[in-house]
Amino acid sequence: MSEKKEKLLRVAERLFYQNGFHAIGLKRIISESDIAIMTLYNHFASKDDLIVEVLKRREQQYKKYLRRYLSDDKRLTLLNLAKGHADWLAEHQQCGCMFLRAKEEFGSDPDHPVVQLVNNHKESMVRLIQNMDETITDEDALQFTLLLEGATALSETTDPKVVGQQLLTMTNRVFLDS
Amino acid sequence: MSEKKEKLLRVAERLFYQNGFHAIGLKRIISESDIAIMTLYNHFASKDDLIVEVLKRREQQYKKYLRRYLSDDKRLTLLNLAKGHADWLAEHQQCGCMFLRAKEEFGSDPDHPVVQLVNNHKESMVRLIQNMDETITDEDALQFTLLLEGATALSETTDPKVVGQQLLTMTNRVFLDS
DNA sequence: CTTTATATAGAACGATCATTATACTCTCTA
DNA sequence: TAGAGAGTATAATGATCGTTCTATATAAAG
Repeated sequence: MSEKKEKLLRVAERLFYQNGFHAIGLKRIISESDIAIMTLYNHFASKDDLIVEVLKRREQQYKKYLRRYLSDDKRLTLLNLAKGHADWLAEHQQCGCMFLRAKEEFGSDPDHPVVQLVNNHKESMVRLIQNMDETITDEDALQFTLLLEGATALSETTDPKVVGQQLLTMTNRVFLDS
Repeated sequence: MSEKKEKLLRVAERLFYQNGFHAIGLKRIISESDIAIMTLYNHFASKDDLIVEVLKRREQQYKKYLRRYLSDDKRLTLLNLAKGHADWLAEHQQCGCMFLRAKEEFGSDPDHPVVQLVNNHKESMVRLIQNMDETITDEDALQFTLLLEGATALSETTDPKVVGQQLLTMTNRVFLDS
């Protein structure tokens, strides 16, 4: 991976996340990257392609981040996953779920690569939760996903550390209480 | 309120919600409204002003919708509020929370009227929950808000009726169990 | 009958958008 | 030393953006 390409992906991720995909033009991205426009088009076929690669990259980072929190006990696993998500929210900015935002901005076209990528990512997250433990029901996975999404959204208007604490409390209450 | 102005607000709300605020141009709005561009500018000072009025309108509609579900018992109240939110999700499209989306698209400028409107709306929702009953703690309100936001977000990738059912289940589990 | 308000169509504004073409400068390598 | 590969700068493309101007039409109210 070229050094320039990686810098483009890094800058684009930040700008897209903080401002939205339609709101940010390529000019702003290359300007803040100190990289020529032709270099961008040498690495990416189009703006849409850049967006897709930014999202692929973010998906990898998020899942890699979560994997560090997993253990093999169901209770600890769900709780650790919640802890991982809470820490992720606190570490990164608080502008919501980048994947849902991408789907929202391109959702009018269900065939758009961005939308398909987001759908696949969200499905894979539910599978990840289900596959952690055979005692986790479909209902469990759905409810836990609701908690994660809720924490992400709430972090847009409330201190992520506080939200993260509530996420852990609720995970305990919903899944681990007698 | 002029008939034309109302139609503009209705069409703009739908288009903005389904596509995003930056993705939709005024041309598309006036085209689908069958209303001249100068008529739009006769009723709204700018695109931003139109967006603000669309959000004000939606806030009124949402709160009016919720108010029909409220009762005076704490248990029933929180549960009814959840029921109201679930029905709202099922009735309207599934493109997330329009207010958070607006904040996300204009969030780079904290002084932007859209951002302030959204912040005020979200604060007012927490207050609405707290003021329903003096036994509702700040923590309760935060956790319940997390459930509402989670249900809204999850409805972007999962059938809102199923999500609404889970929202009710979790509201019971978190707030009403022994 | 005249005024006033409201809506219309259509062109024009300057700015910005994503994308492409052209031409130049490096640096490594064969 | 010749050539390839990668990056740069700049301009141009055609489209669309929000906004404004002009001029006209309609209809109610004085």
